[in-house]
This record gives sequence, structure tokens and C-alpha cells, in this order.
Amino acid sequence: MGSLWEEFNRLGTEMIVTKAGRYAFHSSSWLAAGRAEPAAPGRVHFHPDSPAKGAQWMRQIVSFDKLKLTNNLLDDNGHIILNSMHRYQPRFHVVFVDPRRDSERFAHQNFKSFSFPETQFMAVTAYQNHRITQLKIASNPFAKGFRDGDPEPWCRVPAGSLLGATPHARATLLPPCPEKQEKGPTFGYGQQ
Amino acid sequence: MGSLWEEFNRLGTEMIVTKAGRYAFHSSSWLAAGRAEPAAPGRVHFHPDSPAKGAQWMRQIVSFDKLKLTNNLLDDNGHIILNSMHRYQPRFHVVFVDPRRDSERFAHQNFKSFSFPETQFMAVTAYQNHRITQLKIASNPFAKGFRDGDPEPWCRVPAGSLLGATPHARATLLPPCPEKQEKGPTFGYGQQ
DNA sequence: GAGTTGACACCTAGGTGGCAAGTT
DNA sequence: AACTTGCCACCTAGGTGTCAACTC
Repeated sequence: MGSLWEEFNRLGTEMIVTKAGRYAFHSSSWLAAGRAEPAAPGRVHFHPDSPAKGAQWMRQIVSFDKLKLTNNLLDDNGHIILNSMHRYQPRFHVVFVDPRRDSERFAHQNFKSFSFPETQFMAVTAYQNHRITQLKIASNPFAKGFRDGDPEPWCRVPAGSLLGATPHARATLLPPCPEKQEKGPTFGYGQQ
Repeated sequence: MGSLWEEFNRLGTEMIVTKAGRYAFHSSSWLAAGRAEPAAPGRVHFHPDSPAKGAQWMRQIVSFDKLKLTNNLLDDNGHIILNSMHRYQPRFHVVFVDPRRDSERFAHQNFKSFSFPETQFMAVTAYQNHRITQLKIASNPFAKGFRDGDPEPWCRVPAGSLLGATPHARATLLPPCPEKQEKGPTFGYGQQ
């Protein structure tokens, strides 16, 4: 994903943080976070697949799409706690699980850290740069609903103009939107 | 989930198997199966969270909802290979990861197996007992669409009568279905 | 004709930015 | 005035049984 990171980085990457790692109503039930850590800023995100053998990591792309950012200092969901309007540099650590009984003695040499400058970003609660918003919409499949590759702009209603209307009511108020033409695969995300 | 298993067991539990662990078009992209095993019948399903410490297992319900059944002898997705129209008894193994260097010497005593008779089932490619179908529909949230707790039966169309119609065409052909009343939580599945 | 397959409608679950309203 | 919050429409991803068509 290097080229996508760099494209964002040229504009100044922004990442959304919210109180609950986005949208409280999604985490209405309590889940046990993997490996409880003391709830202090500076916490670390463990990849869900770890620990695993090297061959397992090499088998496919190692994705951190489960990592969530929050600005809630009291967060107890294991999300990464950040300050909005601050810049951050993600760091990536590979830790060797030393089988030796006295492995603590070698802890200082049993890991290797990596840092990719193009992944620097600003934590925000709302996007500051509209070009970042547009690039997110263009590259993230979950934001496909906001793309408008000229599919009959008149059938796109200004957001909020039907606030409170049920999907059904919305469908009767609006003219049927012609099938959106396929725009082909984007360069974003799931590509291998 | 013991009581639900027993309710099914009284009717004779059936489990659907398909060539691709249900519906080929869902697994159109290749994923690496966790821990590759020789593709022989009699394979074992590793819980996705394993290995993990005992405290982690005790923290919440241990669910096997990612386990998939297939009748494809050549399956390479790590699914459990079964013969349709045969009866099976699931078995559950807890394996202690022995930290000792010569742990293989104690392999025979480093596990404990459990077998719950109420989880016996018949592998089928289509349900044989309609009461099983109804109990699945009643207890599985994903089958909620097939429940008809008297929500205006006349707005439910016979399945297949609109085959080939797009969702949009379907909506115009059918009278709008009144909001289904909430039926409250069922006893099934996600309950803790 | 019994068993199997696969496209389908209908759900659950949850990841997007938009936006009005709230907070500081 | 700038920042933050929470609900929303709109998506992706995928787990259900249904049923016509197919296989043997």
C-alpha cells in the first residue's frame, strides 16, 4: 500500500478519531479486548493474529485494519489513544517470542522496529483538507456511497434534506436513481 | 447453548454441507487457511484464537461459529470434510502447549477431549425434517427474514415468484410491506 | 426420483463521510 | 470560531433458507 500512503502523505494524511473509536452505537455490547493492557496513553496495538510463526506472517498481507483510534483517555477497548490535532508517526515492531527459560535477559535484542515516514498523519475529529476527504472516498470501498462518477447527479439528494425519513419514505420521495454504471476496480485497499 | 442443542437433538439435528462450505460466490478470492494441514478427511478445526492462555479462554464464550462444513473432498480452505447423509459426533480437544524442550514425550497426556452427545448431527445438502428448518429459522438471527410471526402474511410473496426481478422491480411489483413489529429477543445464538 | 447445486432475497454486523447540533 | 459529537444514508462482507434446475 506504499503508493497510496504516499499519495495521502503529499496532501497531509488525516485520520479520524472519536470517543469510541468511531460511533458509540456500534460498540454497545461489551467485548473482551485481546490481551488487556494498563489503560495508559502510549498503548500498543497487538495484531490479532499474533503470536504466529514467521511462515504464517509471510503467507499473506499483514493488515492492521482492525486498529482503531480514539481520543478517549478512559478508553478500555484497547484502542490507540491519540490527541486530536496532533501529528503522529506509526511504528511497527516485530517481536521474537524467545523460547528460552531466561528469555527476559535477551528481550532487548528480540525485537526489531520499523517506521515508515509516509504513514505519518494528523489525528482529527473532522477532516480539515477536502482533498484528503476526496482521496479517502476514492480509495476506501466503504465510502463508495459518496463517489459520484457522474451517475446522474440530479438523483443525488443533498445529505440531510431527508433527515428523519425512513428508507421507505425516502424511496417514495425520490425519483428512482438509474443503475450506477460500474467504474471498475479502484487502486485502493483490498488489492493484493 | 446446551438447551438449544438439546432441542435440536430431540428432532434430529441436521447440518448443511455444500461444496464450498456454502455458496461458492462468497469465497471467490483466495485466503490462506490458518495452519495448513494435509488435505485429508478427518481434519481438525483450530479455534481462530488459539493458541491462547487459559485466562483468555475463560474471559468469554468460546464460539465455533467460524467452523464450516463441506462435502468437497478436495477442499483446501481448511473446512471440515463430511459425507452427506452421514451422522457425526463433534469432539472438542483442549491441548496444553507444553513449554518443555522434550514436550513430544508428554504429548499423550497434554490434552483432554470432550464429547457432547446432544451435538450429534446429520450432514445434509438440503434439510430433510421441516421442523429442523423451522427451529433453525426461529433461532438463527441470519434467518430472521424467513420468520413470519404474523406480520401481515399477505405481504409475504411466495419465494421464487419474482425470480430474476431486480430488488427495484420487486419493490414496484409488491405492495409495501408494513413495518414488521418487533418480536423481542429470541433464545437463540448470541445470548450470553 | 432422491440428492445436489447455485442464484437469490433477506438478514446481521459494521466501516464510510455528511451534517446539524452541541461544546468550549 | 473552532472543534467535537452522534445520528444518518450508503456501502462492504457474509451468514440464512428458498427454489428451480441440474446430476446421476
